[in-house]
Amino acid sequence: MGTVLPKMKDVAALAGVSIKTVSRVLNNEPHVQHAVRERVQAAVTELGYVPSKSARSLRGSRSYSINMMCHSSRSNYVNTIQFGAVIACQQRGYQLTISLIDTVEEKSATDFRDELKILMARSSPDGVILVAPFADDPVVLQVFDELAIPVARIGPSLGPEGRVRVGINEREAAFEVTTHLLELGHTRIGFVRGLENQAVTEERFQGYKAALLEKGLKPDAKHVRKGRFDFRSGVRAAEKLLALEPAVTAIFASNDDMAAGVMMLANRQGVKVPEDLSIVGFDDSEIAENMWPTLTTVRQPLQQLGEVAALKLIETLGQSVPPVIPPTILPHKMIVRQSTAKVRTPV
Amino acid sequence: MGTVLPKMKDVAALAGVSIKTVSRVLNNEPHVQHAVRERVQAAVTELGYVPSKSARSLRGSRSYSINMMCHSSRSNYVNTIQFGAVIACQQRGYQLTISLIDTVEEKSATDFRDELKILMARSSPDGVILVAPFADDPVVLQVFDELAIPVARIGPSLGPEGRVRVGINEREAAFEVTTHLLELGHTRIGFVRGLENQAVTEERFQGYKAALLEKGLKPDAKHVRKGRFDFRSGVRAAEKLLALEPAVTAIFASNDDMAAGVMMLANRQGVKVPEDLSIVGFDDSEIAENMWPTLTTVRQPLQQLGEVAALKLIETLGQSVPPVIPPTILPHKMIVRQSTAKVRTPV
DNA sequence: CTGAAAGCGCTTACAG
DNA sequence: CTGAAAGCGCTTACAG
Repeated sequence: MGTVLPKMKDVAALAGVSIKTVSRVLNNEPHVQHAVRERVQAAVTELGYVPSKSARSLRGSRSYSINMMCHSSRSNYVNTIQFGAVIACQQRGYQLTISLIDTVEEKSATDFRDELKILMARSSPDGVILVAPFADDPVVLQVFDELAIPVARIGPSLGPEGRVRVGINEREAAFEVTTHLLELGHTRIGFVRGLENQAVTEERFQGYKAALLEKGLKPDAKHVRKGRFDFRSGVRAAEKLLALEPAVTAIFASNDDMAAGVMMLANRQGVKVPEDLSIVGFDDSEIAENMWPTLTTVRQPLQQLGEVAALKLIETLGQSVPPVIPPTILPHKMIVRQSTAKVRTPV
Repeated sequence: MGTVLPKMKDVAALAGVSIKTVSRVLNNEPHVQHAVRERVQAAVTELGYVPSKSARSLRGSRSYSINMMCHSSRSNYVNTIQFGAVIACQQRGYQLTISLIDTVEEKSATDFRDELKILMARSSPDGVILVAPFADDPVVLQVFDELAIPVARIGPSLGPEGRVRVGINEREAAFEVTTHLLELGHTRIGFVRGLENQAVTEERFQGYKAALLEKGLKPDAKHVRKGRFDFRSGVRAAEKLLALEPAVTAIFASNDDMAAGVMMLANRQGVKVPEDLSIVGFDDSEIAENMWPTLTTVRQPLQQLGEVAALKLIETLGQSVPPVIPPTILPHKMIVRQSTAKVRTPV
């Protein structure tokens, strides 16, 4: 296996101390003379010593790895968060591992629990990052409680405290973007919901409703369609909303993928965007700029969400008693592009 | 930390054998009586025993983890391959870890080598999966040679043998899709190249050229534009190609993201697709169906590429002397959708 | 502030 | 075909 890697013993020999002292320096423990500490660090650098992960995790209790649970329906959303998580893990000397699992709904709850437990026993991560569709899942959360593995949840608006939680103010963001449409004179604003098992779906809807109500408009059930956060469901929702009499003049799709579907259908039916129809999305994923016209949307700091979740999670690992952590709310931002304009014929 | 996990000792006790025998059964080693083997397996199942990864990798030489090196410019291409790799790893009891690194070009070669080595020393994977832009990189390959870490390369058409290599026949695929355009009567076919540091860029171009030559057409340098495999460069290339006199009647963008850019520009300039302009892409990524009109393209079995790369890589790990492995060529498939049609005014 | 001993849970030689 | 002993490279108590 190439050259033999240096071990703690070698560092200790070079620095003229015991391996225990080397260990102390490496783990930033106190009770080491400043001069000794420096000598050890110099030896580490000189030898290019990197501690063995397996030895560390066998004897100690930590594995220095963070797992991110992913569902097979991968999206730009999850991938960007993962990207942020890798950055943070790498920076902190942790390793990000990926595991793949179906949702509870796709199999029996017992099978799901067993599968999840085996997966975690095998990888024994120090912590787990949970995103949709797992961040809200009570079965998932319960399993991690039983395994005593700390989790960081990204995005969910509901659920118990005492775990790391990172997200944006979904409701307010939806409120803002709806208000943007209202201020452009739109009154018949369609709304496309997301997956019903995710809390953000209701949160964003509440923001939409609140904005209408504040302007004295009554939310109309006909204007609200179900969706599944994917392109196709955006297309289908738009079909219905544009067929209404009178049709909507704006559509707020609760993510960008669905908004892209709405735009595609509008293009196909010859409905001009933004002249005849304004469209807004949510997430500011890559696709938002890669459609024509470009999409007005809400920027979620996805990469940062991943980073902060990983960092906060790693932070809590050191503490013996996990503190009750208030959720971290990161700033969102409305990005106005070409897909929204003043309503042509106010009613 | 919750309940105490069962150890090999416990399994041995329950099965009435020594731990060595349990180890033999777990590692599928020979020299165990059938009945004993079954007894051990039953005990494993009953206790829900999962071997400790850290103990295994400390004593043995394997870490049971595969690393996938990613660049910060993440794409659907890489994400889909990663998805396949996770599936295969999980199935084989391996763990997929992700690491993030810039390319050699973005820093000094020395820094790059050091960074890569530290990264690998920390995670000590049993093998590494390399995709663009690393699969072709000589510095990367050399580092892994020095570290004696086996690699599996996805996509590259060049480079030394003796490593796992998985891909499609890029040249032939490009040939087919160009021929499709030729058979529709197109003679002025634009081509958008990809990143110049990736071998596929030249491979696909060669396929394009060969198809033209076979029909007795001379490739025209004006019809070939540089690109960077992203949406924007597709837009820019299309601007040039459509401004030609006479303009091209078809454009072959060497991936789907660039084809999407081409289509966006055509839409914006009122150039009708496919009536006035046929467009083909490459990859059959998600976006190919999520544009309008839908995109004719070449399906790369991305998920399968990831799966096969991981499986082959894991396979070679058992062998003491890594055999010379012929590259695995997976079948591609041309997917004809709405973006291609007969040329309107043959010249 | 520093160190010698024990041991984490496995696998690797080595016996029988 | 099966097992008792040694040891992978660290960290955890425990001494001094």
